[in-house]
Amino acid sequence: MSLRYEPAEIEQKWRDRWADADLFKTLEEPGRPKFNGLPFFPYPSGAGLSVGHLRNYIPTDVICRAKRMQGHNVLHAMGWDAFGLPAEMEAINKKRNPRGMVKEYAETYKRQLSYVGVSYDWSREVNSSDPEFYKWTQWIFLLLFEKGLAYQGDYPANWCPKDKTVLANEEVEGGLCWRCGTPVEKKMLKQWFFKITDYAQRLIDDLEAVNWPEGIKTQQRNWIGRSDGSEFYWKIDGSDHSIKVFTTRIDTVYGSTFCVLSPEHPLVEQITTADKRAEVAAYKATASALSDQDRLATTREKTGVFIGAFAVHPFSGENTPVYVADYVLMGYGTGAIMAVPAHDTRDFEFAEKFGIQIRQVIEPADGSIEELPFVSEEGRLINSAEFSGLSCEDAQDQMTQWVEARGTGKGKVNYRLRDWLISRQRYWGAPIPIVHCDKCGVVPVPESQLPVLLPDVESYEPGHNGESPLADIADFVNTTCPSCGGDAKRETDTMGGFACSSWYFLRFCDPHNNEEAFARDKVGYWMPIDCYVGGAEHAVMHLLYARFWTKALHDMGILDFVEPFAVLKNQGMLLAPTPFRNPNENETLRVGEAGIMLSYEEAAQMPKDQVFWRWEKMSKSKGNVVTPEDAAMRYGADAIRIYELFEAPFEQTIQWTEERVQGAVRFLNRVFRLVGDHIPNYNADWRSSNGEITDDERDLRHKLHHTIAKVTDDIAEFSFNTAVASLMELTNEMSDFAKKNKGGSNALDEAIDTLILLLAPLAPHSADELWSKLGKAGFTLNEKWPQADPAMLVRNEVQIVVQVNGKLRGHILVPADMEKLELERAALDCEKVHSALEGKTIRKIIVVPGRIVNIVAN
RNA sequence: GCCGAAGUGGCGGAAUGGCAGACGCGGCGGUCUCAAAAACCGUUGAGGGAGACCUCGUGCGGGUUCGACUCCCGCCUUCGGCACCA
Repeated sequence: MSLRYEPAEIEQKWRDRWADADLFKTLEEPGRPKFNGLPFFPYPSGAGLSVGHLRNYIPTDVICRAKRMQGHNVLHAMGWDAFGLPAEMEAINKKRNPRGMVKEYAETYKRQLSYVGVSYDWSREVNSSDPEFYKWTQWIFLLLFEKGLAYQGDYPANWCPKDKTVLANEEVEGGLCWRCGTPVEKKMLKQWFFKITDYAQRLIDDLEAVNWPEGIKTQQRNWIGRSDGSEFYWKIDGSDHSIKVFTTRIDTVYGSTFCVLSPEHPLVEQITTADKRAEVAAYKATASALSDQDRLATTREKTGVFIGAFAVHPFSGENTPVYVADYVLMGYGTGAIMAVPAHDTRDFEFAEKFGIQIRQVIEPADGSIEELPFVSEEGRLINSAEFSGLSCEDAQDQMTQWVEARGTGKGKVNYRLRDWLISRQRYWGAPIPIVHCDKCGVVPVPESQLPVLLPDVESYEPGHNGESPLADIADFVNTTCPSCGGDAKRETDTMGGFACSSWYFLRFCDPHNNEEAFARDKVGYWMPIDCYVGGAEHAVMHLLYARFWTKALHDMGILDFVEPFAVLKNQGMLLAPTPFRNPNENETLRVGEAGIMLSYEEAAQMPKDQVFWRWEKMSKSKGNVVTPEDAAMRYGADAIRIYELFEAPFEQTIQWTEERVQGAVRFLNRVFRLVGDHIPNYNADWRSSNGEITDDERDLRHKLHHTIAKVTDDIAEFSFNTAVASLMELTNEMSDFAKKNKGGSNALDEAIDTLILLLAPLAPHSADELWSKLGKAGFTLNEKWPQADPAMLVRNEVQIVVQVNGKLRGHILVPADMEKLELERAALDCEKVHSALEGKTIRKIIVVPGRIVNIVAN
């Protein structure tokens, strides 16, 4: 029977059968280990999915399918990160209601995902904008509020004037709004925060316990930004005020020749001398007019003003001038620094410009004269009174003790992490469940009144003066105080989208619970997640927030674990060829742009030499998107799966190359042909063989069991490209065997069954089709995963490599258990070894049994 | 500047310190065909040789080792992230 891979005829058929059989329903059978595999839940955008997104969903599906066959209860669920700014902006642009829009987009995503046969248990689908879901987001908010982990405070918040909302620090990239790229302004606003800073140290420490890519861990550590240093006071000469400074380099204190206050520092007003007031006020005005983007530009020349005051050096007693300068930030440390121009680049630049003394107090260990500033901690102190001669490290300890003993300072750990700003002045989010009452103040909405429903409105565009559009809806705003029953007003800010994604993975464990957010035993069973898969762009935001919520819920006794994601994997991107042309003289390019993007149609019509191609991420705006349905139609779902798995290691960026997709089609065709051609000779009862086997059969079995072991390991380690490669090798070897051994063979029967099962997680439609062609009922997903037989892995004859002076000179085929001495003798018998040793004396022979003999001679 | 990842044929990539280039794409030659496509068979790192074979070869320079793509030291390049955080 001649078979071919005919995706159009088999794939939809099998997807229908899987659905009819409810095949992907989550099993919770006792006695089985559990496996919770989850891709980051997506925001369903109107652009739909591209084959690029599948680089996440296909591998997660492969591992979940394999675990299921390996006897696990598998949780593999999907839902929609539907709340948040992206959805709302899209709704505004399209003049649609976000509720209906998001529902429709989610349906599209679901359909697109189904085209590649992904095995989700859709009965667990969740949507974060559904009241059933956000009721519990609000419930968690209230828990955090009760524990003092959610609070309202005045803060110079990051304000995006285009999106008309505040942003969390994590959402500001280089002073620009992460969504629209508008420079962010500082605006004094009353905002809601989560006290993530309470967890800074634990968020660092617990990274040790998770299996995540090292780069992501480092990014989190850097974001939290622990620095160990000292905090101590400098008294203002002739005043009762003192400046508190933080430094990590107290060892350089004798080199401090001035102090700097941030323009926002409250002491500036109080200690500026009368003659300097006008100048300082002018400087402060200029500084506050700068956007963050400008202020943080490292290339900018240092600016600042002497404020007329002097601070007394706590060690030497000298008077040092105090400046105000915008390179010191109010938001970090104490907003004031001791400046050490000799050993800090920024202080050095400032001192050079303002003609301030530069005093070297650290000398490199080897005493060589370095150019200043010398910022390394590898050195010894000089010009530092009794501390001279100490290493930097020792000096840091002793000097900190020195200030501690005098009660003017202490050792101090600072973190760069700030509290997580959660309130948004936008419509499309979970309302913050708080009521403001003139009498009772800030009152939480009682759990019985949850959810605080987001009202359906005609107009939901952002309000004015930094207020949410909800503030205009009287019916929503006016309420009664849950505490005293009097008139009160609802909080009108909503929560940013990251609130939803900080706990949705818990809801998947118990998605339709009407009584509580989740049953403890269900979360206890399924969590933590055994494999969390998504893009590295969430390295900081989502992953940090979700870890924080998990720890907070743990501390409240609601969860039994402190880390939600035991294993994290980042998939590589998929790039598509994208046409550009060079601009004419009267067209300008944005920074970083190499040309003007073209559509494929435009590119086809232009002369070839005017078009150049670059690899770009697939996106609707670039017009280079290949959708899952297009690709599945043209090549087949299994071919797409095999292609994306095989093209490169999972975490690596790949380039969409259609010839190589064709390669995947060819591979599947070879498998179909192999199986089809064998059907007339196939014996399903191959296990009851009589035990007599030929050498060829022994070789085939060896290869087969070796492949079982390899594919099993590779899938577990996300090394899908080598898993596919070894299945290709096996297929090739089986084809050769079939050609040589016409007629039936138990070894080939066994190999055929096993090949199909090993292929099943990777190419499930094809596997089920072939399985049924062999006359078998049911689905491969319900079959047992093949086991490598250790007896089949050992060989009684092995090939040994023979080297002379490390160079390959020959091979010998010997019994696997041959002794070292015999191996040496066998190696020396090789003809090529003879000629290579001509005129040389043997000095040494290295024998690694089972591998190599290396003869050292000269 | 700091942190992270990575540099291997024409291309994507493979290799517990032990035969570099598995597997695939592309190329070349062939079979089939009126022809083409598809499929199949062979071949394909570079240089040399009629040939069996020989020499070189994993970004660069050193080192450790019987043996290095792999480990160590010093550079270079690319990509990703952070960046006036004291």
